[in-house]
Amino acid sequence: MPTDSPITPLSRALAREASGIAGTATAMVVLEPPANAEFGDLATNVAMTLAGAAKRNPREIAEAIAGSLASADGLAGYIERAEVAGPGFINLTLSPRWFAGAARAIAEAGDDYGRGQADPPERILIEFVSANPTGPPHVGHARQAAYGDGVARILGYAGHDVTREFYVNDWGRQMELFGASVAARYGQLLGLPVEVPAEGYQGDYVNGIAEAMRDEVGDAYRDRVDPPDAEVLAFFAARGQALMLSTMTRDLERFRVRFDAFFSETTLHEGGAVERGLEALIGSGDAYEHEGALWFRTTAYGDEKDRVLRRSDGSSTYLAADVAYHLDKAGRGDDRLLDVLGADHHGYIARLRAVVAAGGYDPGILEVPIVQLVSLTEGGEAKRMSKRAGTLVTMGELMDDIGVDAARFFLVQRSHETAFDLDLDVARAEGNENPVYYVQYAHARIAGILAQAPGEPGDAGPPPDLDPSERTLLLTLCGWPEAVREAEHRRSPHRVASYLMDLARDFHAFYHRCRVVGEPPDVLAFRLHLLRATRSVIATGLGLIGVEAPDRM
RNA sequence: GCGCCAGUAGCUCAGUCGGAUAGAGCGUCGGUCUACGAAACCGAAGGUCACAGGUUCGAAUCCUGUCUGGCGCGCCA
Repeated sequence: MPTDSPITPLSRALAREASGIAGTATAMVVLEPPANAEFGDLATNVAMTLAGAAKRNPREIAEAIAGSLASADGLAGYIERAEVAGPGFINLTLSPRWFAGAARAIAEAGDDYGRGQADPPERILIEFVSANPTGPPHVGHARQAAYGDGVARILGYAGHDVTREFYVNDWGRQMELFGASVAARYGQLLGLPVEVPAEGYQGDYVNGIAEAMRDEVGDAYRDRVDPPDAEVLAFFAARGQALMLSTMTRDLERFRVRFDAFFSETTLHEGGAVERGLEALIGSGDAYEHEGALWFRTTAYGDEKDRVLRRSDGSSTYLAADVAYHLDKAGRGDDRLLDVLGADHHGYIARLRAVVAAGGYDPGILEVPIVQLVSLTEGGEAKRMSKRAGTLVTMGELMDDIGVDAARFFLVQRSHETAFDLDLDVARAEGNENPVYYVQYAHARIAGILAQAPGEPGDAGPPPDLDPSERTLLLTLCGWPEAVREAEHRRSPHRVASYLMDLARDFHAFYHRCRVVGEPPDVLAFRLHLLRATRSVIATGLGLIGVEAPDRM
């Protein structure tokens, strides 16, 4: 099954031919559409890259190569014109015969076009979102979810074996505070004069949790929440976080994100893994006592300063659990560990690397993509978000507001390395100003045409000539495998979104210039293949970023 | 002060393993529906790619320095 770009065979043939002529081997040949379509369909800088080694004038080499291409092995019949331009570029115009074959190949490959390019395929564990189950996921989590899941889908499509994991921070002081907050709200529901602790969770959603718990246990704890004893706090914390976690997973599933595993921090503490991790660090000399505390010598692995693992009061830090967690993960045998973190955690990277290295694993297996912050604008003004003021926009509210398709597309449209403002007015619009619909509309339009077109393209020969918009559209389709490869290598789903915008634009332009139904058999056959190929790539691409590809809108 | 990310059109951002005249969406202005979906298309206006040096046939892209913004720098998580 041909899953690579139809340009690749041309590129190989060109490299062979050029190397022969220049008398020196070439490693890389760039063969791609030129910036200006007037130059032709494809352009190559091969003569310029060979000029140095061959010690010859680039233009002279280019002329020689250009002159031989029409009869070259693997190129004959495909090259209509080859011209030398500028400092030594060779501009190629391809024949309708090549275009017809390429369109057909892509259409027939369908969903497999661009798939399975991983080299080599790896077993990859990707951890993302990983929030405290003490509040509903917000817009920042949504961005991390859209990013992490997009990366996971792309890696899987490329041929990697991917596992999605969510680390649940269900242990420690914040859980105690959460339990106390829920207990207080529960007491209030029963009419008791209990106050939520000052440092506790004040958000309205805590009431929802408390109501659910009252429905479960009635007034059984009426006499024990003011003040609450340790057992009561533990109960409210445990039940509260379970309810909160189910809310999160429900939101995430609605967002089309499913995890293969949820890993509880508490199990690390209760199962002794945290203690064993610290012992291991002490044993290997990576941890030491100082001023009553236990320190991790992360500076030995490039960190700015050493970090505390166990406080002088005997309690362990968050890092201690993360040591255990990452030793666990590294020990599972994956080729690669991806930790997707928010920008406010980037200072953690060196520590995590230190854990992996101290555990005796190659620290290179750990990758930590950082997702920058997202803010919202509405009516031209920044929407101030604050947890305290309760103005924080939740993931659920975002989905209610702009829909899942728009949310996923917008949140993944920009590089994860860039902080950006999501304009709610644009994202909310159901009309032509919304980029999501721009791509989806192209898909629906094609579905509409194909529904009216004859079932099979038939076996007609290539069309006599091509419209510029047909050339552009097909050449853009040829770029899909490369777009996937870039997205995979750079862990950048936004490249898929950008590509789809380009493809949709080229399709819409084609649509306005070329008819399909009712054309002569050769033209009809080519255009049907072009439509099928375009629809397939759009559907596949949208799928990789978790957006639906509707046949009607 | 140190570290990470960024600075590209009025706004939000692509493009950054060096390539020809730097792009898209939104916004503005002007055109296009009696043939497959106008949620679309075509055209126009809009740029010292933060600044200054350097590397070379060629720099938004690579190097050095400066300025500006976000985030971080805890025996918090």
